[in-house]
Amino acid sequence: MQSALATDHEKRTQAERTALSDARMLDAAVALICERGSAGTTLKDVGERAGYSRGLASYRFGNKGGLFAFIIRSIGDDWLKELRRAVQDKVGLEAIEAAADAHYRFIVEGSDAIRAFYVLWFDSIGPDPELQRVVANIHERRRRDVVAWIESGVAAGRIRPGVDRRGVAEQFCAAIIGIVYQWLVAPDAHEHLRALHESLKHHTALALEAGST
Amino acid sequence: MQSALATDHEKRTQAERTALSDARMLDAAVALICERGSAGTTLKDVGERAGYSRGLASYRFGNKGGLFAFIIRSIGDDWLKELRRAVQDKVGLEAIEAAADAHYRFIVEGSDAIRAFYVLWFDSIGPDPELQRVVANIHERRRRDVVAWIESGVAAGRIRPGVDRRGVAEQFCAAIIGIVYQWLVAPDAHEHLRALHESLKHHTALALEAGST
DNA sequence: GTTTCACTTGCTTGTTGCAAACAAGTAAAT
DNA sequence: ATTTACTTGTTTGCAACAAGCAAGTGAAAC
Repeated sequence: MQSALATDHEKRTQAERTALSDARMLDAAVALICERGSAGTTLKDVGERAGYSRGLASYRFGNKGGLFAFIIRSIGDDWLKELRRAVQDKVGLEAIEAAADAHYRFIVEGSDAIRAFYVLWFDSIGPDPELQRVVANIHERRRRDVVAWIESGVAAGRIRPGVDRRGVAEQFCAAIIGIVYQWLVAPDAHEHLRALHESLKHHTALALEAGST
Repeated sequence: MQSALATDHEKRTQAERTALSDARMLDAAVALICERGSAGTTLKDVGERAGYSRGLASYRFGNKGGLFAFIIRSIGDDWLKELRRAVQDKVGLEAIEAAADAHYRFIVEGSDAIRAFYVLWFDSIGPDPELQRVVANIHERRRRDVVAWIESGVAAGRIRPGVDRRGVAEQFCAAIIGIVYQWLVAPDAHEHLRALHESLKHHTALALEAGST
C-alpha cells in the first residue's frame, strides 16, 4: 500500500505536499476535462476530486487559465520528450515518419492526458494570453524539431538542399493539428486516423523529394 | 431613414420581430466572440448588446450551446455557398485550387463572422452534443464537396481513376483545419497563411497526379 | 369595413443555484 | 516563531427558468 516515495503516508516535506497535490489535481483536471470539456470543468471540482477542498485549485493556480497553462506545460513537456525519444537519432524523412507513427500510436492509444492536452490546445484560440503563450511556445518547439529533422536529412545528403525547411515543417505541423481535430471529434476512427497519418507521411515525402515548395 | 423592408419602423409582424432580434443577436454574439472568445461570451451580454434585455438570448436559444449552434448554422450555410460560388463550374484540381484560394481570401479579409464561426468550430470538441452535430454536418458537407470536385476531375479524364477520392478529400479538409487554427492564433500572418494555402494546393496536386495514396 | 375580443407570441423581470475570485483563518512543516 | 499548505467565509456575476407584461393575430359580431 505504501511505496518508498511517499504515496499515502503522513510526514511529508512541504515540497512533497505541493508536488503531491499538484499531481493529484492534474489527474483530476485531466479526467474532468475529458468528461465535461474545459468549459465544464470547475476549479471547485478539481480540488474536491483530487481529495482536497473546493478552494485549493483556485488558491494554487489563481484562475482557470492558470490551471490550464499548468496542465499544458506538464503534459506538453512530457510529450515532446516522448516524441523525441521515438525519433531517437533518425534523420531526415525517416525522423519525420517516425514522429508521425509515434503520434498515431499515442493518440489511438487514447490516454486521457493527451486528449485533455489537445482539448486545451484548441482553447488557446480564446482570449487568455497565458494559455496563448504556453501553447505558442510548445507549437514553436515542435516546429523547430521538425525543421531540425529536415536539416539533418539535408546534412546527410538525403534531402536536396533547396528544400523550404520551414515551409514544409509548418505544413506538417498544420496537418498534425488538422488530424488531431479529427481525432478529438471521432476518437475511435482508428483506421481513418491511420490513413491520415500515412497520407501525411506520403505527402511530406513528396514535398521533400520533388518540386520547389 | 426608413427603407421598404422595415428597418427602424414601428409596426412589425411577429415574424419580422424575431427575424430582427435574431439578426441583431447574431451580430452581437459574433462581435463578443471575437472580443472575448466563446467562453467569455455571456447570454446576458448578447441580449443587451443587441439592444434587448439580459434575458432574451436565454429565452430564444435556451442555452449557450443553442446560441452557438444557431450561429454556426447561419454563418456556415452562407459560407459553404460562398465557397461553391467561388468554385463555380470548375472541375478537378482547378476546383480544389479555386476553393483553397477563396478560403485564403476569406480568412485574410478577416470578417468577424468567419472568425467567430471557426472559434465555435473548435468548440465542437467539447461535450455539447448539439454543437457536435451541427459542426459534424458542415464538415461532412464540405468533405462531400471536395470528393465531388475530385470526381468531376476523374470524369473529365484529368485525374487518374485510381485515386483515393475520400482519402485525398479528408487530407485536404484536415489541412484546412490546421491552417485555420494557425490563422486563429496569428490572424495577421498573411504571408505565412498564403504559403500554407499554396503548399496545400501543391501537395494536393501531387496527391492527385502521383502515387497510389 | 371596422370594431372587439380571445388567443398567441415576443420579450422582460424576478429568483435560484452555482462557480470564480479573493480574504481571512487554521494546521502543518521548518 | 515563522513561513507555507490548505480550508472556510463571503462577494460578485452568470445561467437557467418561471412568471408576467405587451405587442401582434385572426375571426366573429356588428
